[in-house]
Amino acid sequence: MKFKKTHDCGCLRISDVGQEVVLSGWVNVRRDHGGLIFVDLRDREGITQVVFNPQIDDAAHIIAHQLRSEYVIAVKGVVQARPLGTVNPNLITGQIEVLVYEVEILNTSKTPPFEIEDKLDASEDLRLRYRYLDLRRPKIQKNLIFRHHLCQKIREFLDRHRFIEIETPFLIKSTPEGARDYLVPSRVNPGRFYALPQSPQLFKQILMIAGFDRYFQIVRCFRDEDLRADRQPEFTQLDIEASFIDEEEIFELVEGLVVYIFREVLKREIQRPFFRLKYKEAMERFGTDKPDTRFGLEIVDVTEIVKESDFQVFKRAIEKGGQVKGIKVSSLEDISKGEIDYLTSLATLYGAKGLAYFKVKEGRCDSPIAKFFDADIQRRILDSLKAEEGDLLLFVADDFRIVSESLGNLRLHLGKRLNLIPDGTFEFLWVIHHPLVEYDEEEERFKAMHHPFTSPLAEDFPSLEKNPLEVRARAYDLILNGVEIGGGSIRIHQEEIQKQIFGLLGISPREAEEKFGFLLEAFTYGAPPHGGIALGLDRLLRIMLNLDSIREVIAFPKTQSATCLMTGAPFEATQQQLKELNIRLDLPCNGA
RNA sequence: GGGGCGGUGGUGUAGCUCGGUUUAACACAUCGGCCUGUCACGCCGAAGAUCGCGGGUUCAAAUCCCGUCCGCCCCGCCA
Repeated sequence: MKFKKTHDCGCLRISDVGQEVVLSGWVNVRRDHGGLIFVDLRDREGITQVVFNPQIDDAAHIIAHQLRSEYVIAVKGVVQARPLGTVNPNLITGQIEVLVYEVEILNTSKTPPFEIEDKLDASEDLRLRYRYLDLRRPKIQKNLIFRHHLCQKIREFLDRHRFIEIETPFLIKSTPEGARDYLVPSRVNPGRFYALPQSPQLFKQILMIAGFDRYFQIVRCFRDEDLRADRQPEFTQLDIEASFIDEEEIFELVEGLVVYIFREVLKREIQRPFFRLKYKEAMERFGTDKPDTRFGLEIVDVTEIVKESDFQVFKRAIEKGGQVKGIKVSSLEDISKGEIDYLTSLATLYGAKGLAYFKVKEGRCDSPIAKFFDADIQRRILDSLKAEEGDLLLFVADDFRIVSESLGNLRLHLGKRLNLIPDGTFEFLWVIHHPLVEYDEEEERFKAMHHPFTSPLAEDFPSLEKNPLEVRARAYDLILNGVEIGGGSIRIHQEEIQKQIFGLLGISPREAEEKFGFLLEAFTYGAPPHGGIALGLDRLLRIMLNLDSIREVIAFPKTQSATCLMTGAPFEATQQQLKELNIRLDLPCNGA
């Protein structure tokens, strides 16, 4: 390099006119006028127009002829105000330009497979294959820089609240329950494996026992499950745990953190305190444990009303212990048959056997099935849903889970379809008091809904033996705009209760000893009461930046089939590697 | 494991439903020429695609059928 850069490409202003500067960056675009040549020079801070004039320096002008997109260059020149009428209001540096008298080509570039600009014109697989080029796009750079600022502010806030960041190991012991683990073979211990952590759960509890009474970590977690737009096999959590703390203090802390980061990084004020909704109420009103409360369309129970109707579908569902619920959609009476069919297919996707509908016309229910409901029942249905002329009513009859899930998802679909969801708003919500356990039909046993270390609610403790499904947990999820961005609980810190829960979950004392013996033992050495929470950083960022996928806030994300298109991971291990690890492959082969 | 959408010059798309007037079209990018105030530069010209891959139907396949691979969205899964 003949000269060192003195400024970034986004910082020069009209007040810098007259200065000699050196800029380095990538050629965004070259505009050759035969005489004058303009180059938009780009670095991560912005774009500055540099001008080559043959009358100023012929040699530089000749070199400028060779410049192509994405060449890396350094230019030395003088900042000048742009001539009248040539100011570009679309650039922050648009009032000035750099008149170049010396240029050095630091590197050439092949023509990139797609243009480096914010307007997306490349498919996602191409972007991932050439991620280093994709990452040059200002929009993606902005996302990652935003992510950096967010982490800075999180650390600042938690440090100020006396939290200590401690790293926990990645090569750990597999724990039962939860997601599928990624395994790493141990070379020095033939036949044995490490698991990559799904979260630092056990270690952060151990740190509480160790006396680090306020811990946090911005940490990678790994889960070997199928991917979604908001699920990657490796993702980042803000993991927090504290001792001598209860739910109220966790809410206080996390709400304070959220208000702080939104104010500092996004310049947005978030209202406190956040709404709180009990799990049961969330399920009943919104059909989900992570309701989007930015719009209405709440679910209404009409079981008691319609059980007296002549509609066999409803009656049978109720007789089998199920229920009938509905939602009201305003002014949709002119909905097409095709769209009703689509809504029905959506409901069946979540297990519903069908979708009943009424259109409200002249104070009555208009529907192929209306004849099964006498005038009094129709009136009571309309009353309970507060239905008015022109409304569309949709009903599902089935067990609680199917009714909730299908109507909950129908509600979400209609909210989007009818533009009921306000843009650019952030609605936080605590969902609390989840059931401690749920019943797993397949395995014929209770499973922890959160994780096996979650404390039951003290007042529900007596039901633990007789009626475990009724026991609520001291758990809480943080929901933002209908997305679960965090969850946690107050933990069990007494060995006896922990053993009792393991018993409930069908984990034998022997198995518990084998899997979590170290934790149970640690509990016997003075474990303080403690609890915590983990926030999904990628999801939080995705929503803060109003993006469709967490892949846009992760520098090197994986595809849906968990591969990296840039590096080709995962790879086929060599025979040598497998031999060292004492691993022999037994792959299913096609027809051989 | 299952359902849906997509794959056509370097890139993004049209063509596919009804097989043949298609010599596969358009835009951007690329290359060459001209151009001293452009910034979506402009003008003139050029090059560039056996239509993801394999098989089948047919006189004839980008187009129809079967299989397969890749990407995306979803169900299951994700304490």
